[in-house]
Amino acid sequence: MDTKSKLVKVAFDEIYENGYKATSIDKILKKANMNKGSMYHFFKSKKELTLCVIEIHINNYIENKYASLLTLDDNIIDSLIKLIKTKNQYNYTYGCRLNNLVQELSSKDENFKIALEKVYFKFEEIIEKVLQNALDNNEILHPNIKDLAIYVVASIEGCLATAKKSNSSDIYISCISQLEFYLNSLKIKQ
Amino acid sequence: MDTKSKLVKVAFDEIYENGYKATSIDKILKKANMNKGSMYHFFKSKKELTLCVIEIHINNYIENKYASLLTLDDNIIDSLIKLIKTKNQYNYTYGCRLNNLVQELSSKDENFKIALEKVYFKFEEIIEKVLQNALDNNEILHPNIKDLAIYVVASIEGCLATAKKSNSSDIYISCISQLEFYLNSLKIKQ
DNA sequence: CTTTTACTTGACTAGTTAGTCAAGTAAATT
DNA sequence: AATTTACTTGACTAACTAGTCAAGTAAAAG
Repeated sequence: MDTKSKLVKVAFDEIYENGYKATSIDKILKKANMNKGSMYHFFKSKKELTLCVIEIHINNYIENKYASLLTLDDNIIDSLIKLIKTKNQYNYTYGCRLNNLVQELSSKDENFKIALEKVYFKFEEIIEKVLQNALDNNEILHPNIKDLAIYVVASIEGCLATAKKSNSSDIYISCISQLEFYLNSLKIKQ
Repeated sequence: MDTKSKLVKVAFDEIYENGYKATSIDKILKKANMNKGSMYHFFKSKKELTLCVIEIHINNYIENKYASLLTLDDNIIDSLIKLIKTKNQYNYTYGCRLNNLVQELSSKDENFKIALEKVYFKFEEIIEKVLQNALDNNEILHPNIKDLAIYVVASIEGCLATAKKSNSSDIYISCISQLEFYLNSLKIKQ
């Protein structure tokens, strides 16, 4: 991995674990075995570095994780459930990489807000398309797929937050199972 | 209000708005019109002050807000929905006072984790009792009231997070309306 | 071979941070 | 009246913070 990518990766790791404010540039540089000047050659500030972290390690992560659902043409709801119910796919100690930063930064800085909202919207958009495909495939019935998608994403975030408060994958699974129960109740009986 | 209570209130306001790490004692003291020594007379550290903030302005807040639902003996689900759907009851810029601190501190400090988990459990416990009352009153049908309660709380947290990312009360309302739609679907048709 | 470009080195600055401490005040207790 | 207790004052420290900068290196371009 080239120097810049390594810096961004280490920055992501530290920010994901500790939050933006609690992560110092000195700590990142020590862990990345790098000097101040190198970092300030690539990025003009901690904020610019973090915006790059959001683009590469949050935006791309969400896309890679959920976009696979868009290619399905059958058993779409079951596949969605299976994906979000997979145990140990997330770090239940550190929580959701997207929501962590939203909670810390959205209300404090407009550039962060815009960048994070973009990722969130992409997440919701993917889930909306998936649910629309499921509706078109006569798997489920629901009057407002867009709002349902927003709610599904909110539920996933809520389940992750609930798991993080207790540092427990079991709590995540039992909480997300209730979302599963709800989605199953939307299924058209055949 | 006495000096100590004022200090704790100002500390809550600042921490709720900015987070724990980003809130400096100097700022709190300036806003509270108080000196360092006074604060360190009442609290031995920033952490102890914050634990007191959690007890008084988060734990008591949740109790005061939701415990009223425990006295109802009819239309329980509708009352719950009405309570969580009330617009402008929350600050949608700053989000949930409980979840903000959970996300920032639970994984970083055991004492914070225990204190915040306690509040979360109380919240879930109240909602569980409310849902159990609704079940006993033949309002709804559900196989696992405890897990449903955990999920309802997670959904509320998720809806607040979703609203915070866009700083929008409208998004909160449309997101929480989906939880309403779900709870209504659990109702027994009469 | 020379120059330019891309990147690295690490000492430095100015500001902020939580926490300490010794001296003070003022009210309650003896 | 004397003493104790509860609280206040604010200067001080040591560690840490993001960011600057001038001097260096090394590879590519001319």
